[in-house]
Amino acid sequence: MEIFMSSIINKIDSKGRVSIPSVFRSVLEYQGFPGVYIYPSFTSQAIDGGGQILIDKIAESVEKMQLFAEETDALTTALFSDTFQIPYDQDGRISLPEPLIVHAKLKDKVTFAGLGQKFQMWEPEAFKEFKSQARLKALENRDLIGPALNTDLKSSKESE
Amino acid sequence: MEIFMSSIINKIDSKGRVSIPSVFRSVLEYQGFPGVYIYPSFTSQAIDGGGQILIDKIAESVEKMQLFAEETDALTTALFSDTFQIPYDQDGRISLPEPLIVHAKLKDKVTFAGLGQKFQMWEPEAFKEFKSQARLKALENRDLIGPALNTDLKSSKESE
DNA sequence: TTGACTCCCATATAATCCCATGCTAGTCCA
DNA sequence: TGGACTAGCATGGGATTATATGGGAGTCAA
Repeated sequence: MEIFMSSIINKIDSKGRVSIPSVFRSVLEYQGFPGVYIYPSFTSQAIDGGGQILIDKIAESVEKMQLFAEETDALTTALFSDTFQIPYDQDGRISLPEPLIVHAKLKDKVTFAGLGQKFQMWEPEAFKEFKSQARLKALENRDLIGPALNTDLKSSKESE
Repeated sequence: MEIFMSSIINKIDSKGRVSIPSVFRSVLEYQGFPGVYIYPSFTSQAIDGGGQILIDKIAESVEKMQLFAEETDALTTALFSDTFQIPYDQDGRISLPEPLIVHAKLKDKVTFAGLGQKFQMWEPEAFKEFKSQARLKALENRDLIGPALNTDLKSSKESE
């Protein structure tokens, strides 16, 4: 598979390990690296994660900004200094870095939520809350989004 | 065939499996992936589904969004976190994820309803109710739909 | 030597494979 | 025209495999 989708709740065991969901692992391996890149979300109490493609895109978008050297350094430092590259073990598990656990207020369970090009890791209750807000926002903006939200008859006149 | 049409009622067996109707499978395979993408409908107590083309369209509409915008996270969460990619087995069956069963209030039967580029899965009684409403709406809006249908909507060869 | 991490193996549960059965619609032939 | 045969499809269920999780043992570095 090529993009991250669906959401799965997994357990953090007594050693601090957590399984990367199988469906996510297949995306990551498709991208070439059997592991994750994770960093604290800028806007939520969650952990952002992705594979090689996400990291490449971030680096690329920094380049496109055509900043002065020291600005680029500052930006990439901000982006990457909190980023961890973590290969998972043969059972598909990683152990989460302490700073990220703190940032996302994780206890003994994690929701892995697919967002397409990346995924997020949430404390499950916090994610439920965030998701219901997200669905409301999506409905308000349904015209911007495309085919997913248009369930009424009008959408059926599309041809192909 | 290229689009999803007609409606079929299939059974959910004791293991939670349900057959994707054969006519739908041929559409899905024509699109390149022998399985379905399904997610809770934003507007109905039903499951929305589609094939590779639908998900490509959604992914494409999202690709241009900004990488680090808060709104982007909300929208992609709404679109992807509840979406499941499920290949069907060699008998053409899938097992439905629990959250979707709950959302659509499914018991032991499902109505598959073709909507052109996508399809929906309904609890059969709820679908009958919905369809009679939809038919009324369609008659009111017949001018929007195009000259092809302006003879008589009822002439479409639906069965039940 | 201690603690953090990884490797390796065990297990329960869930998902999938594989084969058998029965229904339905269509076809062929007398 | 009607009856038997056939092919495709949905369904049932036992067998097998995959996945998440728990825990012991080994490895490495401070």
